[in-house]
This record gives sequence, structure tokens and C-alpha cells, in this order.
Amino acid sequence: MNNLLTKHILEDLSNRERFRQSLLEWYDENQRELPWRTDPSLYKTVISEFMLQQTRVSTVLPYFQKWIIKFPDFPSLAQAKEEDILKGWEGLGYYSRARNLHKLSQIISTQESIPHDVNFWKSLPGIGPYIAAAVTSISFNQKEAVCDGNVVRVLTRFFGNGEKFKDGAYAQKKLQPLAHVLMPDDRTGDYNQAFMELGATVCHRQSPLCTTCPVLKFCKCGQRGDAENFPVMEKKKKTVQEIDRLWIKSSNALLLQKGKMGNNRLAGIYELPLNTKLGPYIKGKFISLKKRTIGQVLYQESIYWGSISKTLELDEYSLEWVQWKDIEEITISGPHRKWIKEIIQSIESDHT
DNA sequence: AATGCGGGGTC
DNA sequence: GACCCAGCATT
Repeated sequence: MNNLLTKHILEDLSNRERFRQSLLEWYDENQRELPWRTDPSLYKTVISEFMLQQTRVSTVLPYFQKWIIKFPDFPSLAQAKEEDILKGWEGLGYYSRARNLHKLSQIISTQESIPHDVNFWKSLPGIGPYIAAAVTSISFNQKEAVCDGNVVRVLTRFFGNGEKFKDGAYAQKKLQPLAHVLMPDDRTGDYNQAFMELGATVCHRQSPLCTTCPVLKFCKCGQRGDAENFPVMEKKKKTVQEIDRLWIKSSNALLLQKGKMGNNRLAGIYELPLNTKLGPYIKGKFISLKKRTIGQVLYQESIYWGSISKTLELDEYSLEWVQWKDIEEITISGPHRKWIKEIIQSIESDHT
């Protein structure tokens, strides 16, 4: 960290102070109007940070608005049924976030007073170093520096740090102390948000807007004109996994599978049934091939017409007949809801 | 330290 | 198609 600061304009304390002021002034004038910034509260901050985890602002906006109406505060969330919570999260992904938010709200609701200490927040379900720093700085003005993907991008460019990082998480961990050193003692929440806002709206991954950057004079890469080459990450190897799924319908219902065999990542969330050799399935004609990526795995999911041979074993395979009229009520993973609609469309167009 | 976990924007 | 986004939990 120290050798990163040497021979850099931000090594100088008065320059560092000028940098903070420039960034905050820019933020005061240019910050986006976001629903968790107008009439802010601890609750809104927590919800927004959970939703924004690995998820873009534009994706979060409609979910956040609906969520705040349905669950306006910690107690209402604490008392809600997990079913309803998952439904509010449908399509956002990383569903454990919703379950953790449920648990967290139950813990918060029983607290006499809410601790401001970052370690308390880190101990809560679903909260790690980033959200703990974000919440305690924004809501309690604690001096805790966030270091997310935006901050990593800005920092490596400021210092021309061409080190090849194993992955984003590693870079965040490694650069967090540097983020902390640059941080002011006051307005820590605004400063954290300003740093990320700069990354999100000016210091883009590709084609960064260096000419209009408010802190260009503190940025090595911005002045050299090679910001786009930073940060440097190792390549990840992708794997492919092929899966068979079945389209099993009756006149008024579709057979769906709740959760996923072997783990609970999709607990409470429905998808088309997985075809297994030992299952009660009869595989029919091919319908279509769908692709989606989860982490580094590219899933190629082939969907076939199917039927079931042993109707008494539905529970064993977590299978449920879902009436067509109820299909909007349950929580289906984003891609599967889309695929189901597409398949219905194609079936109907075949009949005409 | 490495892996699993969603879905979508953007080039 | 590749990369990555206001990361965290588990192993």
C-alpha cells in the first residue's frame, strides 16, 4: 500500500485533502437522484445495499420501489412470510440475499438500540465487509471505507496499478486499506458513495469519461490516457454443463420442481423439472435448447416433452402440479419464467 | 484460496 | 461470447 502511494500526487497530505473536496463537491452537484437517497433511512440503505450486490442500479430501481411499498420497514419485513419475500425478489437473482434480509430484519427488530459498530453489522446474515462499511458510513458516519468493483477500478487507475489480480474479490481485499487512507474523517457516507458514483458514471470500465472527470489531476492513467487498460484481472476459464428438463403438462396445470436436488440454493423457487434417470419421468420429443450462465458455468438446458410414470412419488422429487391460474402467484426463477412463456407461445402458434 | 450463487448491460 | 456489476457464504 505504501509503495502505491509513493511518487504519487496523493502522497502529499494537502493534495489528498484537495482530492476529497473535489470529489465531494462534484458529488453534491452531480449525484443521481436515487430512491434510497431521497428521504434516506437506515432501512432504505440496507435494502438498497442488499439489492445492489453484484447488481446494477437500473436493474434494482423497479424492485426497490415495489419493495418499499410492500415492506416499508424492518418490523413489516420481519413479520412477512418467506413466500412473499421471495416473490418480491423474483428475477433479481442471488435469492439467499432475500432470505438473509428476512433473518436480519428479525434480529434488528429485537434490538433495543441499533449498534453503530461495524463489527456488529458484519456479524449479521448476508453482511460482509462491503455492506458493513457502506451501512455504517452512510447511516452512522463511521469512518469505514468501502472497496467494491467501482473503487478498485478508480484506485488502480489513479495509481496506475497494473498488478494482475486473481479476481475482483482479491483486488477489493487488497486495495481496501488504500481506500481507507484516502478517506476523510467527516461525511464518510457521502464520500464512499461519491467514490462509487464516480466509478459508475464517469470512470466506466470501457470508454471512461476522463475529459470531464472532476479528479483527473489526481489520476495517473487519466493523464496518460490508458485508463481503459486498468485494472488487470486474470482470465477465468468457463465450463459447460448440459442439463435435460421436462415439459410435463395437463389440461389445467404444469409440473414444476421446487428447489434443486442436493442443495437449497433455489429453496422455495420453482423451475421446470430436471430429468433424472431414476426419476418418475418418460422423456419425449425435444422442444428447445436454452442457455444461461451461473458463475463460471454455462448451462445448456434442453427441454423435452415429458410425462410421469409414477404419480405417487411427486413429493420425493419436490414436484408439484401448479395450476395455470396460479402460475403468476408462485416464485419462478427469472429465466424459467421467461422460457415457460416462450414455450407456451410456440405451442400455441403450432396449433394455428 | 477457491467455488457457488442470478441475471442482465454493454461492447 | 466475454466481461463484470454498490459481494457474501461455504469449504
